[in-house]
Amino acid sequence: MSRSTSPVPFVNDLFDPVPDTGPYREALAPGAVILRNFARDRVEEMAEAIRGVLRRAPLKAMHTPGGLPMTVKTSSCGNAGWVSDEHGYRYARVRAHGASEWPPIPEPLMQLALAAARAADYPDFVPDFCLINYYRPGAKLGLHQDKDERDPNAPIVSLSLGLPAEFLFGGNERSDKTRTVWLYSGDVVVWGGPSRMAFHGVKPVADGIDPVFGHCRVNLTFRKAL
DNA sequence: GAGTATCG
DNA sequence: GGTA
Repeated sequence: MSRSTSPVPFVNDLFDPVPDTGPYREALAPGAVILRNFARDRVEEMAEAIRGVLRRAPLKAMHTPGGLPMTVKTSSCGNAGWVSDEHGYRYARVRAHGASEWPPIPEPLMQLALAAARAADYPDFVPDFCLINYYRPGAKLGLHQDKDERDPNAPIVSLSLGLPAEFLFGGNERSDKTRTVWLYSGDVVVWGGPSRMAFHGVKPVADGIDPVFGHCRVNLTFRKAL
C-alpha cells in the first residue's frame, strides 16, 4: 500500500514489513503498461553495463532549442546519439569529429529491452538506440512527446533505475489530462500503439539514497530511432 | 520541440 | 493556452 503511493514507507512497515512482490503488470493507458519489478533482480547488472557505456560516452548537459539548459544529463548508445541544441532535437549517426563511434547497446540491456517488449505484447520490437537520462535530485523533464523516431509503430521501452520518481503520462495533446504514477528502481514502462505519441514527463526527483545508484535516478529509453 | 515567465 |  505505501509502496504504490509514496517512496516513504509508513513507520509501521519498519515493524511489520510488507513482503516484496515479484513482477506484475499494471495497465497505464491503451497500449501502455507498467511492468513492476521487471528488472529488480538485475539492477546491479544494469548498473555495470551503464557504467561501461558512460566511460565511452560521458553524460552531457544538453540545452533546449530555446537555449536553456536541461536539468537532466544525457548520453546515448546504439546506432546514434540523441542531440538537442539550437537547431532542435535529432539523432546523430556519427559523433563529433574526433570522437569514436557511439558505444553499442550492451547485451544485458538489449536482452532486457526485448524481454520487456515481449511481456508488454510488442514481440517484434528490436531497438537500435538507447537514451540514458541521468537525474540528480531536483532534476525533472517537462511534458513532451518522443516523436523524432522514424518508425511510429515501434513502442518505447523505459527502464527506471535508482531513486524513485513521479512519472506523468497524458494523451496525444499537451492539454490532455495526465496520470501520475511513482516509478521505482527495476520498473519498466512500455508505451506504443494508440499511446505511442502520448505526452509524458518526470516531476523533480526527491533526494534519497538508492542502494545501487546512490543519489541519482537513471532512466533508459529503448527506441527504434533510425 | 524535452525551459521558464508572464499575460489574458 | 498562447506568446516571448
